[in-house]
Amino acid sequence: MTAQPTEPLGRLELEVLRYVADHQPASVREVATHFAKISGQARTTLLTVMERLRAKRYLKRRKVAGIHRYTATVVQADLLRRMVGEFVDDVLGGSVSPFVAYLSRSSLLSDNEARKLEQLLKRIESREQGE
Amino acid sequence: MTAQPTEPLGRLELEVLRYVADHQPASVREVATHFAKISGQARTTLLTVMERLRAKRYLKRRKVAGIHRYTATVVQADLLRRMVGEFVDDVLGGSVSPFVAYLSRSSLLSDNEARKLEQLLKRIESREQGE
DNA sequence: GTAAACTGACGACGGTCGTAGTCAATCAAG
DNA sequence: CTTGATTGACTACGACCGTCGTCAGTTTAC
Repeated sequence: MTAQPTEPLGRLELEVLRYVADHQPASVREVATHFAKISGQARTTLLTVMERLRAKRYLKRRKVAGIHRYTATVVQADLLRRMVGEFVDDVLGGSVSPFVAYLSRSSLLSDNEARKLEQLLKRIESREQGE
Repeated sequence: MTAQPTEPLGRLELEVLRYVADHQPASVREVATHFAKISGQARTTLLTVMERLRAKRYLKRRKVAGIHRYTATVVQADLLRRMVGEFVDDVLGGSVSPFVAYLSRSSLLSDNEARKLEQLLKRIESREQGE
C-alpha cells in the first residue's frame, strides 16, 4: 500500500478535494469557476487550497497544454471510509450508535427500517466493547 | 426548543465537552487532572478550553463552595446526533453510503449482516436523491 | 508581434484553536 | 493572621485555514 496522506483537512479543502475527485483531471479555473458560483470565492483562493492539498499529498498535478490538471491521489471511497473511521473515533468516541440515532430520526428510514438497523447495530455495539 | 449552540468545535473542545457531560458537574481541576493524565495538558489549557466552551454556550457553570462547577447545556445524545448530521452533510456530501462502507469493512459485521445493511442502504440512497 | 487575458508563485492577514504563563484573588492550614 | 496552595481572569503565541491581492510569466487573439 502506498503511503496514504494523513494530514487533517479543513472544510473547504475537503469540498475541493471531493470536487476534484469527481471531475478529474480538473484545472484551477474549472474548480474556481464552480466554487465562485456556489460560494463566491476568488480564483486565487482555490489555487491556494489546491496547492495546499497538493502539499498534503491529496492531489497531484501534471501540465497539459500549458495548464496544470489536478487529480486525487486517493480513491474517494477510501478517503471517505477513513474519514468515517476518524469521525467515529474522535467525535463519537468509538461508538457507532449516534449514527443510528441520526439515521433513525432523519426521516430517511421507515419505522420498520429503523428498527432493523437498530437491531443490527445492537449486535455491533456488543462486539465493539472488546476493542 | 431552546436555542442550541451551533458554533463549530475543535477536537479538544469536543473531547472536553464529552468528558464534562459524562462527569457533570465537573470542576476545572477534575477535568484538568484527567487530561493531564491522558494527554498531558496544563491546567490552564483546560481552563481556557472550558471557558471557550462556555462562551459558545455548550457549557454553563455555577459556583459551589467557592469553585466553579461546569455542566453541559445540551444532552449529549442530541449533540452527537447533530454532529453526525453535520458530518454527513459537510464531509460525506449528504450521502450515508461511506458510513456503510466503513461498517462493512470494519470487521464488526458478519458478511450476512453487511449484506443486510447494504440492502437497507440501497433503499435509503434512492430516497436521498430528492433532498 | 503587440496587447489582452490567463495562469501560477508568493506573500499576507484575520480568525480559530490548542497551548500555556502570569498574576491577582481566594481559600485553607497552622 | 500569615503563608502556601488553589482558582480563575487575562494575555499571548504559533499553527492551520479560508481568504485574497500582486505580480511576473505564458498563452491567445488580433
